[in-house]
Amino acid sequence: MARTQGSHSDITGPRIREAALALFARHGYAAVSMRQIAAEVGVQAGALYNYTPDKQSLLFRLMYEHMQDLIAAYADQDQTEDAAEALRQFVGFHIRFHLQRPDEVFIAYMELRNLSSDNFAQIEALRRTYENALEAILRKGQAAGAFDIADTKIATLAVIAMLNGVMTWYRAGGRLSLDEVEQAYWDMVHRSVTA
Amino acid sequence: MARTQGSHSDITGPRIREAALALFARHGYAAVSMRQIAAEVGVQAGALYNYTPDKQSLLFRLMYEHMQDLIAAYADQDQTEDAAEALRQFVGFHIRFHLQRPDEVFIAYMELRNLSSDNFAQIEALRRTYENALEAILRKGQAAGAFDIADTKIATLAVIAMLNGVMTWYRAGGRLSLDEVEQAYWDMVHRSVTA
DNA sequence: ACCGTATCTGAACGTCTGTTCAGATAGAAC
DNA sequence: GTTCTATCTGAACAGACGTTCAGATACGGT
Repeated sequence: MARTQGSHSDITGPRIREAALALFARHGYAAVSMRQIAAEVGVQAGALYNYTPDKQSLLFRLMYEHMQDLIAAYADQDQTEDAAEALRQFVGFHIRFHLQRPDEVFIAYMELRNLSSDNFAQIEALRRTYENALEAILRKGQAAGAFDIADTKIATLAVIAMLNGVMTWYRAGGRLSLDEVEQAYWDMVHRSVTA
Repeated sequence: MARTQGSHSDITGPRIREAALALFARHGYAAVSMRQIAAEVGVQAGALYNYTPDKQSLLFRLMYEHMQDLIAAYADQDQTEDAAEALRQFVGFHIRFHLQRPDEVFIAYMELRNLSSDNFAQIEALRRTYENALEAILRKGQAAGAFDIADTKIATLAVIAMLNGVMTWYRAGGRLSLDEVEQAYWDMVHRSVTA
């Protein structure tokens, strides 16, 4: 008989995380109940509270860890001096990183309004940190004469918005390979910031 | 004494629509209760059911009417033969139309997953209709040699994603005027599709 | 002045919500 | 083989949910 009680902390913890992630992404935070998450894990609802103080923290941790992973992964890359090359690297990194974590990405910007205001402020700060990395590239390229940008703040947001669009339609095994998609976006991004 | 019963159909109907729109946009469909909507209107929850068969229909009608308005408004414009000019017109139209209706726009793409599958299919069809208008412009310009686009399907989605980014940060009375924003986006969009 | 009807109230329905907790259980430690 | 403790169950909590409906009310038409 399968064990239903006893010591499972190292198994149940991650499974709760995964179940919450998948369910929040598919149905939205507000539409998912603690009992649904528990059922997905194969446990009663009360057991979840050994792993999270409440539902809100469950959401916050998913978003917080995602943003930290994103920033850490980007920082881990080799940094180039050449602005155009750095931009190309950013485009490739952004597309590949985000396509590997569709659920986290979806939650990280659909569920912002379900965060308490303290939690919201923390996530927003991390997002700005990441966006600043891109803006630094654009500014540097602009100063060096490699780019021709009217407003680096707008350009930053426009480029990120454009790249985020990939998530809404790209599916592995579709008409285009990841390399082709990356190349197409790089072309458009590069052109949009050069004269 | 204010009337609390009697004939108000022409007043209450629109007010329910407005209240639902504002609340869904701010807190999300699943997080808003019929009682909250009713309270905003100044009425009991049961009274809402004189105007909508259920909560789901309330959401669907908001989205459906928004998409129809969008398509009709775009069709109402003068159509140009010149592809570059048509693209410029599209960019300006898209930015201005969407910035005038932030709540509708927000709902129309945040709440897709809360639609029943029939309702979802209808909204998606309307969205594709609108996107096809842009793709037609890109294809025409590509054929005429005005544009240099690797994949018009990707370019369509990339341009719309970029433009939709405006909604997340633009606020009237901010650092930039609407004209400046429109100009900046037009520059970037135009460059991204020309060699 | 009265009636008919559109509109709204207020209560009720069954079900679901997040969260708590005493008690049961199974693996780890000795 | 016994004890200890981390983990889970199962029931309970007070309140909120979408929806229904009989009865009250006030306007429009006559």
